[in-house]
Amino acid sequence: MNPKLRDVAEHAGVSVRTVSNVVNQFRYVAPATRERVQASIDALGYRPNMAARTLRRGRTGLVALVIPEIDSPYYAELAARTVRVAEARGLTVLIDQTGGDAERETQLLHGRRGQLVDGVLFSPWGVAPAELASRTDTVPLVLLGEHDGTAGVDHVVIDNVAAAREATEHLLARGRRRIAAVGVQPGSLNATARQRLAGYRSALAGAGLPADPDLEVPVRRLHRADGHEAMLRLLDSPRPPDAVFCFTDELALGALRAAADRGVAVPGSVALVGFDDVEDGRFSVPALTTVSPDKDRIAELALDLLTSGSTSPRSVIAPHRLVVRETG
Amino acid sequence: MNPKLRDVAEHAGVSVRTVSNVVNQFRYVAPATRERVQASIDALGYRPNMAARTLRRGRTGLVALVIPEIDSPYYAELAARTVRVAEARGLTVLIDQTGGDAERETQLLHGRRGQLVDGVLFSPWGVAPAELASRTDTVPLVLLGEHDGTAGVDHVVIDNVAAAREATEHLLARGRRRIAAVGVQPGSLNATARQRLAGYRSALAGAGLPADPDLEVPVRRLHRADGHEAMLRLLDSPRPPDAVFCFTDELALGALRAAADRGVAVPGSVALVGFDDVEDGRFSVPALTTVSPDKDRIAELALDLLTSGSTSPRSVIAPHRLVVRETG
DNA sequence: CGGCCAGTTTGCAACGTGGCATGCCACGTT
DNA sequence: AACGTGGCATGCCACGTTGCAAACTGGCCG
Repeated sequence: MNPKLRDVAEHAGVSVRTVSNVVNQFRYVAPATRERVQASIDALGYRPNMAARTLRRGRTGLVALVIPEIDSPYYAELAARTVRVAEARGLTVLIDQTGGDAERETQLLHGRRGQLVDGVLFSPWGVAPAELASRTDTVPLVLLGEHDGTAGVDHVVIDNVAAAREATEHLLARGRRRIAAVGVQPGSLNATARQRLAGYRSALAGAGLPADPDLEVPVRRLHRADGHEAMLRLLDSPRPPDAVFCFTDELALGALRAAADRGVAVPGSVALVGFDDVEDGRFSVPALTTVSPDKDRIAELALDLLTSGSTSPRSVIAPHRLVVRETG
Repeated sequence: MNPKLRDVAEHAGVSVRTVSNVVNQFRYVAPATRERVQASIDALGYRPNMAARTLRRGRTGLVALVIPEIDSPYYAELAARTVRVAEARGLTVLIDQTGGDAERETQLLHGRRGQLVDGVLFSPWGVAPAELASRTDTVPLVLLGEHDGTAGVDHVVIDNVAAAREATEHLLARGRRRIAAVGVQPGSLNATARQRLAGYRSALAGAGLPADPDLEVPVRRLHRADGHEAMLRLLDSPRPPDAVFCFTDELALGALRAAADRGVAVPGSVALVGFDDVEDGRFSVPALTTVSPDKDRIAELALDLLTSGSTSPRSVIAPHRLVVRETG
């Protein structure tokens, strides 16, 4: 059995309470006492029992990060930053993968975690806004990336509509006229995809171009394989596009590979813009032009909201910028 | 305040203990009672308090995954699988990033987590074997990937020496004679890099080729940027190699980009083999030839070891295979 | 010389849960 | 009718910690 406060107290010849005071850096402990207790702590190898501490204090120091999948580079990069920021604030991050499954998302939203965590950072995929509204769990929640039907929940977002519009306008400015959008999520409640589609359409409309349904390509998931498949379809179609705006870098990297498979020059014949600015895109050949959300800021803002303890739901917008590299 | 057993008990008109019995699926509860209690649970939205449960049971259901960084694709993919396997066994994974810092590794090794976790999956970077041996913490530990100086700790590994030899032999079989190794970690205690170097050398020796120090390229970290830099140096050297074996796919992807920067054809002028088989390498142009460790198996074996509760330290070897794609 | 205060140490109680042992009831058996 | 048995429900306690408030110490001021 691990040593507990009582063991240390006996060893040092003081009360349990005094040992606790030493462990918790309480101000009024005589230096001599502190030293003696510390020696006993080291000698016995005492470590505070988190369960007991949590039970007493009412806080666990744990934060759940709920994301579709940790091995998607955008989420991996976001998770890395979240873990770092959280640690700086004395919090530990616990990962929940939903696989983009709405059912699982709903479960986690309604506190399947019991009192295990002090807060939840939730990056929703397809959960219904109604589910958010009907939440009875009292654990603080911050949404990452959802914005439609803000049902009284804290949000950290980037301006997806503006970002998508900028990306599309960039392609228009380079003289592209037949611009496809890859990443549409039909029948899904995914708000992010909807917003990026809206931004894309808005840019086209601004340039006086009609929306062409054939150029709005749906995909099942947002992975490289989906982008690959979608791009092949586009390139093999009767009237292939001269540019493609992908809703994620992963899609774009798959599309890039598809262009290579078909011997289509990028950006010569087809320009390509992604979204997320993941590390892979900086080293691809050619390097990916992409929308870069400020992930550090997102992680910071999210934890700010989570720990601020305010009741009024707030919506915070993190900055983004277009990073022009080689694909378009 | 969240409802507790007592609140549910009052609401249902039974004892606290009976509610507990319902929650824990105890056998002898009359169907009618069970139903009534369940109704109260639902009505009040009761969730068991993990801290109290943990304190009482002595187990937390948490497992720490200690890795250098979650946003490195290999670790991201490993983490994704670990989280999935753990969940299937009723465990939750908590991520600790060491950044490859030996000091942080040592801390975590010596139980900085208190009694927070039931076990630790540890993917060491540069921690000294002596630190492993001097561990006093009683929390079960499984090492992922370390093998030198096995100081009485459970291991899950792949045969790095054999894998590296196979990769190098593959290049030799394709007629390459001047093969560089990128990823050497001088002055680091990193065992993995040492083993891959050993396998590389062994293959060269087997082909009767001398080891050329100029071809064993050290890098600071194992990221794309490091591979990029190392490859540029190799290509700009007086006698560039005709093949490069990178110790990770990330290094290889950086090297691939460097070859493109210098207009060097891959695999025409320089062949390239990576290690890890991460998703990115399947879609790169050209697609990466690589050593593929069975990550699913690694995650399963690691959790098997962790939960088996045996005392005798065991070493388990997960399978790997060479996946030949386009770069070599 | 008494009282007060800052500094220091301590005992008690409670956080919410599950193990244990026991009580209780109805029914069937001897 | 007494007894045993299986099904069901319950009370008490401890898990290891910290908040609270009280208690003790010595020094210094009035």
